[in-house]
Amino acid sequence: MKPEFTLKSVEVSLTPQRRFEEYLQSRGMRNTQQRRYLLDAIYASHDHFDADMLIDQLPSKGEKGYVSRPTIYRSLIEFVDAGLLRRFELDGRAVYEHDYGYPQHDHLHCTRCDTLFEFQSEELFAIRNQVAQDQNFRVSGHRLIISGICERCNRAPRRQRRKQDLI
Amino acid sequence: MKPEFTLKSVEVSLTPQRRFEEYLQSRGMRNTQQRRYLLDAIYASHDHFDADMLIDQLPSKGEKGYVSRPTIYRSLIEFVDAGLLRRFELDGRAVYEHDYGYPQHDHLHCTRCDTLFEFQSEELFAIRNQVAQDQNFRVSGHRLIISGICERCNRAPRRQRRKQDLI
DNA sequence: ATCATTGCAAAAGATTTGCAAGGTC
DNA sequence: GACCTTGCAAATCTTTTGCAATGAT
Repeated sequence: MKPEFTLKSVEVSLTPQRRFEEYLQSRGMRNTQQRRYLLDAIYASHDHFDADMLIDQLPSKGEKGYVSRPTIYRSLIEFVDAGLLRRFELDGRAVYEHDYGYPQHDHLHCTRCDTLFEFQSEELFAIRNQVAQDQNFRVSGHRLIISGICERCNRAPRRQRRKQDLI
Repeated sequence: MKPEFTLKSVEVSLTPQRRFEEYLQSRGMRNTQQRRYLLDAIYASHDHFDADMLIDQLPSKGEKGYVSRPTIYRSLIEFVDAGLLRRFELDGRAVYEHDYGYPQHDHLHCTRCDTLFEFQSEELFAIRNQVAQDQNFRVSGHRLIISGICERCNRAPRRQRRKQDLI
């Protein structure tokens, strides 16, 4: 799924899979089938997703490629730690998106169709840094979510959530 | 508890309690003891709080002023709906703050002592509105949280979380 | 062979709900 | 008295954990 509009790209030297292998090696962790299945599923598209969407995307119990729920939760934590995914909270659940090789950005959240739209703003970073400096605060990151109704839902007031989000 | 630094104030014509009474009347809802106990507790300070902090602040079961957990959760939803409280998510739990008579603002979150610091920025609103306009997005609100380490924790690297947040 | 990892089952934490009893208008 | 609310208990939902079996190095 393509992003909703163009973002500046970022230089990347390794594939996410390769980078994760290095992360594993550096920590004495193991490159298991489950971790590979999960990375493949995650990088099969560019959508935002939560644990349940990832589970639905994977084969069912008994089939090849199945990964149990606890392992999925454990792996998501590892992927975030490895810098492959960013995590944030939306309506009380954890949502993930690609991080490695993907630029920092913020979101517009349509509360009607539940779609997340991305945007980048230099000015936002400038404000963030200025505010932090004023309070002698050492910034590690930020999260901005603008809520409202997207253009599509504005045009079609009674439309259901978008097909792509029902996966 | 005073805010961490000065915010522009907002004109208010009614006390929160009065405003909530009007809200109740307009909906055929009832002004119960529990709702009054909760509002009194909430307006006894100006801190950010979650459901558990509110429960801890109230009398225990059997004592006068006790309110059960389900009622607290139900009431918090009503207070948000009535415009008395704003709600947001932090580390997976719901956090509330005063809304009525209190200006819109955003937060710096110290991940060491877990304190929330408030700030206001006109420029942030301008950016928000511009981004939304560019995407034909109808804004209903936004939430920005800047994460990092606050000045106090920076000066005292090993300090525990602030006393005021242990309540 | 060692020791990290998995899947299962169960636990945990936060929040929500059905419902009978009680309180407010 | 009508009917909104409450408190209890139990359910839900998401995520986490203990542990024995399995798998990677």
